[in-house]
Amino acid sequence: METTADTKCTLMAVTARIFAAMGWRGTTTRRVAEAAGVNEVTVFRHFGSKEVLLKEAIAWSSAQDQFPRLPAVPGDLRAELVSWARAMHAIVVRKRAMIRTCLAEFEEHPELAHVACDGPMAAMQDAVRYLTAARAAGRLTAPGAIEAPVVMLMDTLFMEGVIGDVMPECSPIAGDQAIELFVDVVLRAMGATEER
Amino acid sequence: METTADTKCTLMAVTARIFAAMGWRGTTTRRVAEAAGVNEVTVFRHFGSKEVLLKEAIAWSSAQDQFPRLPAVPGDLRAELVSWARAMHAIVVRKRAMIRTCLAEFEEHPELAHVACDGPMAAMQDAVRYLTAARAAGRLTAPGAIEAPVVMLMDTLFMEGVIGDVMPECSPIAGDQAIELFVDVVLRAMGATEER
DNA sequence: ACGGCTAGCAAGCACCCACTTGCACACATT
DNA sequence: AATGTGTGCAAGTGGGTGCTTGCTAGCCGT
Repeated sequence: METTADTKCTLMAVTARIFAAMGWRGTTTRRVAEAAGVNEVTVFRHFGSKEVLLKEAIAWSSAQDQFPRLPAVPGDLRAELVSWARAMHAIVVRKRAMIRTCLAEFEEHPELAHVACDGPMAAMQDAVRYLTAARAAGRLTAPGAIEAPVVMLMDTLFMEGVIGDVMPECSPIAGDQAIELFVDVVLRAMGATEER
Repeated sequence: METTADTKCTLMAVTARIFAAMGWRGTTTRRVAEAAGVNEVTVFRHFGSKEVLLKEAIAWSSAQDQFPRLPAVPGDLRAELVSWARAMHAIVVRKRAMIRTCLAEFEEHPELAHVACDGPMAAMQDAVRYLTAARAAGRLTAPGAIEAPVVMLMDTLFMEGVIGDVMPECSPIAGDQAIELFVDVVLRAMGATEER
């Protein structure tokens, strides 16, 4: 017989996918079982209840993706930030349905907040650390909080990734070069000494 | 007997509120009827089906809020943009639950997209128009697309407004001055000639 | 060969869902 | 007085939902 890890893993993957598309209420144990090709009873034998199944599935899904890291010592600011932002944006795009659904479910299941928030938060602090180092090295001349432009970049990457498919006409900027433009805005706002 | 307009209006308001909090599946005709203090049958007599009820309620709700406009001729750039951004942010905050829910429901009900997208889009084009005029007047010196910083500002106002309550620790910037900081980032990136 | 583990299947329980039907009551207009 | 309109109430239909129970069958290590 197949190992139990396989079944449990399949169930979590299927559950995460259905949850992303249909939300908490739409993720019925019958649908999960059918999509996973197992009996509905098996779902309850593994997880005990729908609530446990969903929470484990969401946590498992958010543990899958790993966020990009910026170099310890800033090199080519623009190139490194663009690459970082591209990776960030790619993650958001890949998980847009999950992000949208989690945002909506926070209202009824606020305990989901921290699982989905830890990764992006760490990434943002990484960017703050990176840019602080760059400014300490005299390569960013603008004064003021370094958090503001970082928050703006993160929010933009999230928003554009999340709404990209559902209302593509909402962004007047063509997709591929948009991220470079956003990074340029940030760098110019922070007084980058190297002009592109 | 009370006029029919009253009942229908109450039903739409109640439905919009419940939908924002519980989503499409969570908005049951029983719950709506109970919250509105009417019989469930009355709901069907007014709207015919749950689908019609929800679509009319959402459209009615999104027709309620009116978005800010920037002056036809740019005056004090920073003051006008801050005031505009504050008003924008206030709308998003007031309707955060509805926005989150709509974002999630787009997956299953894509026809909701344009009702919730028209307002913000018009506001963004207004901002582009305003800043283009300011640049034509020689008050913004940076070259490049004017859309990028506007998109970033819009995305930031949306994101911060939408996630503000659910993960307040996510924004490292204190609430009230954050918007001014964001506007300053935009202005500096665009090469505003007036320093604050 | 045997016990434990994992799974399938069939059936059922109590509840919620959207939606319908039939009847009665109060009011407003005519 | 008659009519129409908006509403309430009681009941019911067919289906979905979370979850349980009892029973069977295959695979595993011992």
